[in-house]
Amino acid sequence: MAKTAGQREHTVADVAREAGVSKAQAARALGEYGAVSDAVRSRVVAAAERLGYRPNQLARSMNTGRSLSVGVVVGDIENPYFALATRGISDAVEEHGFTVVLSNTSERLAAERTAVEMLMDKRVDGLIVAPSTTEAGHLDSVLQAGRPLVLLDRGVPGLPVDLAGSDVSAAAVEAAEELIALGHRRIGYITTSRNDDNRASPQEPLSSPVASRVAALAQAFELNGLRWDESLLRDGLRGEASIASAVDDLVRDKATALIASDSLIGQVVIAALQQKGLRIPDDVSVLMYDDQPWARLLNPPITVIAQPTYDIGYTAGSRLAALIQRRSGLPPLSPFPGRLIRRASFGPVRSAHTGAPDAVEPLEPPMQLATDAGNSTCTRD
Amino acid sequence: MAKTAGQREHTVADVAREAGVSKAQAARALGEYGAVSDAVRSRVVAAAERLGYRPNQLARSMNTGRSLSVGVVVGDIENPYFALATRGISDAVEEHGFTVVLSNTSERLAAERTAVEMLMDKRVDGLIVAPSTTEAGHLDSVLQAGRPLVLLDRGVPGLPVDLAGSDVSAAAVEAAEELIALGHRRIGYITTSRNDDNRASPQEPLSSPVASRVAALAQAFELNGLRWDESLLRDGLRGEASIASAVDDLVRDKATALIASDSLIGQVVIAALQQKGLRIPDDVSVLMYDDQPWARLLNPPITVIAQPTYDIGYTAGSRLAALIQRRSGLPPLSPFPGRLIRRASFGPVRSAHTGAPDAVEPLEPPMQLATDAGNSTCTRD
DNA sequence: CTGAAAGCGCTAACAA
DNA sequence: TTGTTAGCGCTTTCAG
Repeated sequence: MAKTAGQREHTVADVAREAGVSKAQAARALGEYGAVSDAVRSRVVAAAERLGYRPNQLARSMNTGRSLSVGVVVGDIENPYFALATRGISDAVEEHGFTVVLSNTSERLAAERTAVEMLMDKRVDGLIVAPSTTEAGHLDSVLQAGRPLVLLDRGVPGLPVDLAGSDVSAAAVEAAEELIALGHRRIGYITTSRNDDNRASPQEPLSSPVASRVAALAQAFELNGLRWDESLLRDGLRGEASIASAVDDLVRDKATALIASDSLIGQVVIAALQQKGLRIPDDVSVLMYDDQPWARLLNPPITVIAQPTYDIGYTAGSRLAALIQRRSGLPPLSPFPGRLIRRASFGPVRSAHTGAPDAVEPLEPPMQLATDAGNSTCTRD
Repeated sequence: MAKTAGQREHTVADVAREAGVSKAQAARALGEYGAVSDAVRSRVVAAAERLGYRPNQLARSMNTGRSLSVGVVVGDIENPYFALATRGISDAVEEHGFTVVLSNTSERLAAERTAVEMLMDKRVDGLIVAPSTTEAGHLDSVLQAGRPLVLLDRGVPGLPVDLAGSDVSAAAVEAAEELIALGHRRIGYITTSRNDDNRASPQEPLSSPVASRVAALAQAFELNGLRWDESLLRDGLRGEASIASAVDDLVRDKATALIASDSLIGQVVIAALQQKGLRIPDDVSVLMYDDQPWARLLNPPITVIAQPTYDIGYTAGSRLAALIQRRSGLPPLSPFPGRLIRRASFGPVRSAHTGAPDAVEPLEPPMQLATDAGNSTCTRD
């Protein structure tokens, strides 16, 4: 009964023999290309069925030059942002018959380089990468090799490729202005990324999320005739301990509001605050990037800047598929606007009458079960 | 300056010519196999460098029969459990030089079958799958083909393969007994999976997580001379709406405690409870599987059964690598024990004097920043 | 140690 | 429509 495992796999040649046709005809029937008579096709298909034949994609890829797979290089699949984006990518590319080869870089450039190289060697048909820095050498050579590339979440100055991401600047300015109106003057920004704002020219849009978000923060201060204290930026943080101690530092340094650059950081920030017995928003106001479902479960629910993460991933995937299929005349990808979702983690600065809290826009309606899917309504004018 | 993109990639033949040696020697030097003199090796390496040569892994895989990639088939990479497990898998297999090809099934059997087939066709060297059902046909043929297979999270009755997962039964019984001691008699269990307990023989361990967890629940009742009302099981739930309405149902049906089978469900359950204005634990006690960092951020923090998810993934990856390398005499994988983390979402049943709440074990110590990494200390005896 | 030649399993020309 | 013959880029005999 138990078939001897590991028996040599059948090849087109076997099927051809079994069906009594030439290898080429069998291959054509199996691969669904070329011209094959119905009679032959059915004989071949039947023979293949009988033998349990399965085509060898490797061999197929070798002569077609198409591996039907795309590489996805992210900082960390464990990060909900990347997990969700990857799901979007996966759904999109699978619709076009591609599979996803995944690589984690832990946000390290060296790992990213290695990953890109491996994927290129594996001859993936295209690449989606969330660059961990603005270093572009390895990405440049992807382009040189003529392999389609789409950037995810973060752009790279001077690299002329599609970027699927969001533009949170309007929402960021909006949020910062509300904090300022509430009397906050010392706002801390906490992030894992390094702020390496080395765009080629000043005109070029800020591509690094850190840079653009920090810029938005600064801009909000300027709009109010104030100046943001850059010493309140904590970047390049790795590990919970360093994030927690950054929170400590900032609070000791009189920060009255904290901005977490993603939900992983947000978690730690909130935990650190709770641990220190500081209350949100009474003692410290909090803004978090990425709207994770749990943000509205907390007490108080956390005000966030949401990005349509799944859609961003899906867009990246679709665009990559289009590029691989050499479709031309594709319009540039426009960033999804980020959206400020007001909940209850903003409050006036204590013992500060710096400005009577203006009537801000109303909070998010009571509670919805559906996740805030899809189209953002950014209230920019 | 701008190199004409898309120029034909260099092959070993090119490198050989450039180095003035035979193709075979060049290949040996580049592929690091066979015997090559230092002189030749360095000439070849230099030539390769000069030409920017990159080996074609597809071609390499074709004749070695090893693709250096493993397939990972999960229900949904968006689920934090799978995201983290995948990270573990990825880290483990990369140490052995493998890359991960990822597939999402949305917990649908058809998608799972297709995914497994594609991966087999792509000649992955091994497979890790989190089976969405106990259907084993497609997995069986993986084995038949002699390709190593490791199961993740869920077992399949009658399929003799390694399973990397955890055994939560002790913790589950423990939790249920505490609920019972608090007076709870109607405990609802909410899950996405289907409860298809079709193990071959009664002796066989329960492999489906649903079945084993439900069994643990029932066992706890029996230990107390009671019987769990099976009508309080809500399985096969898809989508937030159906989960929320299951919560509605259960509460209306006098459930005083709710168990969420994973954190995705937990989120929705808690949101639904909040929406209905029901308080945890005053009105409803809550237990959640999987310890997500946010669980301890809530008010009250949620009592959970934690699994070392990363380790589970890492174990799966390591074992798969070992199997691919035909290492033998490997001990069977033992499940990681689940661990009950007491927080504050359990409370006595209101207006019920069914049993004076025993002195239960103390709550988790104040608050730790480090995630509960690694080794579980299950208090089973 | 080195080189020539023969494949891996399939697709792609080219005739017939 | 079919079959024959070459390859894809690499590894692997097998002589030398």
